[in-house]
Amino acid sequence: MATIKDVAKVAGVSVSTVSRVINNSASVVPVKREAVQAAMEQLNYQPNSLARALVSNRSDCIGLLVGEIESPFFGQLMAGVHRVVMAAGKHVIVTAGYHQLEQERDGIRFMQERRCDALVIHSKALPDEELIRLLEGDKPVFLLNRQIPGWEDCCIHLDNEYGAYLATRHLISRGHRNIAHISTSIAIEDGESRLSGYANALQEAGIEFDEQKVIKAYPDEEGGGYAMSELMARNLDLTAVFAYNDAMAAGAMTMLQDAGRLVPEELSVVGFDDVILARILKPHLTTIRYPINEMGALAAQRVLHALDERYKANEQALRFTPRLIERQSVLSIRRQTLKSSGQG
Amino acid sequence: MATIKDVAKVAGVSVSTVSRVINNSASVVPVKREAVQAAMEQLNYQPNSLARALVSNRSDCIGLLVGEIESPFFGQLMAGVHRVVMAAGKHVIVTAGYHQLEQERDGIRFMQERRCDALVIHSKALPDEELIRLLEGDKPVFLLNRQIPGWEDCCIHLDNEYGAYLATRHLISRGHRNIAHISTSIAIEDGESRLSGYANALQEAGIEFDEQKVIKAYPDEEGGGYAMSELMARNLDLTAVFAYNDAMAAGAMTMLQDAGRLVPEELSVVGFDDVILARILKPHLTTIRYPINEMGALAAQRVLHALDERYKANEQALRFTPRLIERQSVLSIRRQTLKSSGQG
DNA sequence: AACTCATTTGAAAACGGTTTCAATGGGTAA
DNA sequence: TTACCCATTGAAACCGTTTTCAAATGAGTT
Repeated sequence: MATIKDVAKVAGVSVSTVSRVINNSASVVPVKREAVQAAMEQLNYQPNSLARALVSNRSDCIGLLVGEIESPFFGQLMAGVHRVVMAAGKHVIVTAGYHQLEQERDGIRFMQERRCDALVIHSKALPDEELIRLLEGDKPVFLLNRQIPGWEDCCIHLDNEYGAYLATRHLISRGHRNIAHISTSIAIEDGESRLSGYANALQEAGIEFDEQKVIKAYPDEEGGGYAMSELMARNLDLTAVFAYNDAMAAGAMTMLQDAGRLVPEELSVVGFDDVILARILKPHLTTIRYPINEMGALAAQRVLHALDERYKANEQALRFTPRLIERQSVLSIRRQTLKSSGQG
Repeated sequence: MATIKDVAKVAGVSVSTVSRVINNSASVVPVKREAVQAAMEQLNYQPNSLARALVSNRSDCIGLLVGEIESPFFGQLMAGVHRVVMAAGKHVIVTAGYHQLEQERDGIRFMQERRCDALVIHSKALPDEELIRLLEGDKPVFLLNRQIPGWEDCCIHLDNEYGAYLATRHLISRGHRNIAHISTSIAIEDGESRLSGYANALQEAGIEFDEQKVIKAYPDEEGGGYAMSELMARNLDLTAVFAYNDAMAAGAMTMLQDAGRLVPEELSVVGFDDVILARILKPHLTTIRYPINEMGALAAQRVLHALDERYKANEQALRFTPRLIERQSVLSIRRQTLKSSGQG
């Protein structure tokens, strides 16, 4: 592979001159500039970015740690970051932590060793202290979906509590009073926030919170199905369910349908996240939109700005507000007739 | 950020010794080894992989070019490659070409500039010659879903024709004789292959190929819906449809259902790819499994082996055979009650 | 002709590692 | 005792760039 020296030799100039042509960093007399360009062309020269980064201390790379590579949710996150970073002429290096402490740590170490100029991190496993150590470092870092006390300026997150409140309030406004919540069994802040939002909405409407109506399961389709069957077995006369996420809602819906129950005629369902699944399910799932794509894009803009003032700052707030997406999985019911007809 | 010199100074040894400890490349007397380790710990030393790669000419990075970051299909591909490469203690650098010539070229250039040790490439836009130039280079390269004459040893692909044949034959074996094919409007090898497979199966069963029953559209849900409505307008007495991919099948199914038609009672549908969508759709979609995850994993194993004989070769064939996944979207019909000799 | 000053250029010093090579010193065999 | 070998070590060269610095050139002024 050709090096800058080869180019210099062929063009009959010094390496300094070649470097100047490459980076357009100082004036070079036209005849030499052209000779250099011709030589680069001829040798199919590609600058070694490692050497360049080594000396200039800039790699033009933004590191991104996600939970998983293959999930639609993180797919959107990656795409959001990617889009912004590419537009700035820089590149993204992605690592995945698979929700494991050790792997998340590994991913971050990898990005640091590669000397990424800045980091965007979605971590649920790493403890606050470790992230703070990162934030205190000399490179820009933004955290997604974490709230670290004292470091709010670097944390981009969604108001989960409000989202759950919205979902539950929507069900209440449609006449439902007997609403279950399928929560996550993973000890994660989101889970608690969404549970609170659910509880708040109930309280606001004067509906008693009933522990029986909250059930935790692993936050995927299977978990949702399991939770739903468990709820059905409890004979609670439910008319609606609010699930921790779309996958659980999907599992719950499938379970209901397989048991011969109609959604939403017999039971209304609301999810959370608004991943592609929600638009495919029959009936289409009413859910809470999680703008993870935009959040990733914002994170990218913020780190780029921190890196170089020339990238315009995005003044958008770091706290995102979720939005209700109404589709087909919620039915309006009249309260009074509920028990008699059950048909809404 | 601490450098190897800082560590050497703190430990009271030379940089060579520190390097030896880091790489375990030569024996170091225990007392010094421990001093070095203590110093690294104390300074929170992280080797600069750029410098290391520069001199050793190995970056421990595998470059991966995909079509899109956020699609489930490529998500699986990335995950397959990622898994294998991580297990080998190396890392993946992902770029996306978004099916655009220029962006694909850019992505490859980026990976070359970063001096990736090897490349795994899924490209549909780059011309053969350009890929051949890559293959001729000194680094291992594997191509996914391309067949370049003379370079079959580096091409991992799926037998699309056989997959389409399987899908069509399945419909025929279930008694269908009036089968449409929704094809892709994008000029892509896959499209032609799948069309041939469809035609072959028909011919084998003595069913006449009818151009009227083939329609092309953009290969997404919307295109599938459009194609289906077009087919319905033609009044062809269809009993089954084989779609280019799951997304088009989904679009077609939705279109049918919205028009009050029952799937599979009135029309059977078969897709292609077996992405997550197929398992979510109601009815669950019968489709052809595209083992892109395994194909990515194989590509990764092959490049790792090419890089270093120590990684065991995966002797799996480079041509993958698709498989029929039976779900709920195909109904068995009795052909003509009179002629029928049984349940095909 | 002598001087200033701006432009263009190349030599050389980084950047942070790995690796080669020669030096050192202790142990062992003769 | 001497010679030899092996393990351990540090100095220095190198990887492919960028960047600093000083030199060379030449035009414009006096």
